[in-house]
Amino acid sequence: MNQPTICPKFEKAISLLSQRWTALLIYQLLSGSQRFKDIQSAIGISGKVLSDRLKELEHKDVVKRVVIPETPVVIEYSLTEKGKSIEPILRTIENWSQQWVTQESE
Amino acid sequence: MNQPTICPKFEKAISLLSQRWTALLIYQLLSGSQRFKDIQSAIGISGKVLSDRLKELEHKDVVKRVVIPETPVVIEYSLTEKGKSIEPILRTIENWSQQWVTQESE
DNA sequence: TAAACTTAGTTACATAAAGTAAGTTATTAA
DNA sequence: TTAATAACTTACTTTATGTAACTAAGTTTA
Repeated sequence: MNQPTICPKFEKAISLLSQRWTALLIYQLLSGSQRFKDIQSAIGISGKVLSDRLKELEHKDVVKRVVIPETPVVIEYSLTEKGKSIEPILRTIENWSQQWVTQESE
Repeated sequence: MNQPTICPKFEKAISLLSQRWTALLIYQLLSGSQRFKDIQSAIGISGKVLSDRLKELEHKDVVKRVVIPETPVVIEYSLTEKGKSIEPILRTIENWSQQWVTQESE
């Protein structure tokens, strides 16, 4: 009884970042704007789920979709300010992984 | 072509932390060792998935399970050193959530 | 000019993960 | 004796993800 309840903002952040592929996708976009196919082959996500995630993240103002009207049209995905603000989280995970993740650890 | 491949240690860390419930469960255990039912009611996870997660995290040396031979027997779950080392990641997420997560943002 | 290829997706179907609710075993309380 | 609690497990349903084929628009190749 009287468990201190988990902060709803924190829970939202966790539910965003712990959705499969989301963190890896944001990490991938840290290196600059990229096209659908490039993201797909870089992180090994299926087209279907990538399409879903990009829509969700666009909706949440983490990713922006830019249509470049060349012929043929090019679509570039990049991080918004909010998206870029996630970098420190991913760097902290990166550091942790170097210290604590071993090859054999499943 | 020639995409710099994502570091496998980082990918492992991400796949650990972005499994549903895992980050929240570790966060919950930051406040000290707790029993099955307490964790369950604190974070709202089903018994089935909590049971799975605890086993996985025990196997990965993130959580330890201690049987206290009182009558009735009490089982306490707590973080190992490796588990505790995840705290900075969760604090970074906590900070980020305070700055960037709004009520209306789905 | 037709056939094949590329990008940025979508659709239909299959499998895996998670949720729900009831059941289990052991113990203790009324 | 009946009921209750803790820590799970099992069976079943729903949701998420993966696979692979398909599409539309334009482009390169033969």
